[in-house]
Amino acid sequence: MTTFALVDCNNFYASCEKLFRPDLRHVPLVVLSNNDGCIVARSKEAKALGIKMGVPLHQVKDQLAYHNVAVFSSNYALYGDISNRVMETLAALAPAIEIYSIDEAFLDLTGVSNCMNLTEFGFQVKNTVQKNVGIGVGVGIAPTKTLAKLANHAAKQYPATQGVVDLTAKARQEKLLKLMPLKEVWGVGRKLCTRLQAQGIETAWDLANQNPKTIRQKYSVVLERTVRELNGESCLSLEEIAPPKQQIVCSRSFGTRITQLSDMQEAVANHVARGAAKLRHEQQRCKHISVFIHTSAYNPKEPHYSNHASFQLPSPTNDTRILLTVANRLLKHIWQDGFNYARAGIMLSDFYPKGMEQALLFESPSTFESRPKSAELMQLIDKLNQSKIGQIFFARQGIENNWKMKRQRLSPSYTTDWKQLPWVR
DNA sequence: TCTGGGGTCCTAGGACCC
DNA sequence: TCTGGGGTCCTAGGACCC
Repeated sequence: MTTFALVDCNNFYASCEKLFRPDLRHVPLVVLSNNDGCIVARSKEAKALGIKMGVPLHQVKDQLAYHNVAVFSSNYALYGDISNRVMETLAALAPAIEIYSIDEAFLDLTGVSNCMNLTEFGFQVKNTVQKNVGIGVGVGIAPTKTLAKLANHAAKQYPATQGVVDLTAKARQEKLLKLMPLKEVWGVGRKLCTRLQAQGIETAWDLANQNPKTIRQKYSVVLERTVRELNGESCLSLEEIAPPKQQIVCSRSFGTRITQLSDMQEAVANHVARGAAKLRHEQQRCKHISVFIHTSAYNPKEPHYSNHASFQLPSPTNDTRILLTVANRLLKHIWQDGFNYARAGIMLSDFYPKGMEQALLFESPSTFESRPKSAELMQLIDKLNQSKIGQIFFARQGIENNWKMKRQRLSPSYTTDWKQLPWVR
């Protein structure tokens, strides 16, 4: 029988911020989304104050000030580095690991129970991560991923568990499923929850007792799998190797609204440069690019405009210069004067790994693929930009970037920049 | 005034083929 | 008057996840 563990970091972004600020150890703390827009992470103390996930900052500003809550912009350089440390620690402890998100990993524990008590193993994982990295985690253990998720949720919700729940015993599964509301089940979102509740399905246990075939007919094959997984039948396996990406999206809201085409051209060029660098990092080339722009979705008084345009390249590329040219043309196509734009982005898709592209039948040394030394140049750019020597960029990306996102409360990159190492006095 | 960003998978429906 | 049936591929949109 299969056994999985789900290890999930507690309040991950908030915990990362506290790691280098012992003075904030017991202080309520929140982390903001990009552009300092909404609350995306809360420390335990902040949760206790009733600060909700996802609320816009401006709605709770007074409340935060009143309770002296520490507020941070999101610092992905820091979180990414701490995440790597957690994952390395987990990889050393378990037979196999699937990194599921920045703060979560599934472990394959099949067979581990032959030599060790699973709850004990869970505490070993928890204590090792705490000791090596300083981040608290919860551990849920069960025969399927969906049950492991639920076990993990229980580990966090019930202090008596001390952060580890072993759900391999059938009787414990039943007990927990009956306690868990439907919305806590992995794969049941808001829409499904409403539909299922209309059928009288209220708890995880109710869902587990549905007929899988009927669920497939009325809903989808995805929900059928969920039902089976809740019953201990493993349908989702551990994916140790991340499948190659199928698309790359780069988009941002602006710190201040954009009204001029020239500013928008800069912003889009920056997204393209980031996207192309990601593409090269994945060792892929893309044949499809699209550009989108839109005004704020939240202001009903302002005129609303949203549009996108895309282009199929004659042959796959990861050359920033080509993508910049195409993106700029697409942007001009959809640009309309007279709006306050809130957001723009680009999407790259239709990927071809190196060496897989189809040669052109009527090869013409046109503007597209006649770039000598393209690979060498891109490699050089990436190398420079990854080094700490300095950044180079294309003129179209602009210098001032007045529209740049707000990050007014950014913490230092303690672990990824020599100049920002924390001092111990 | 002020509301994130980046992904995946599945399905339905249309276009097209023979 | 009465106009098939079966298949593939692609895309857009919806749902979900963190």
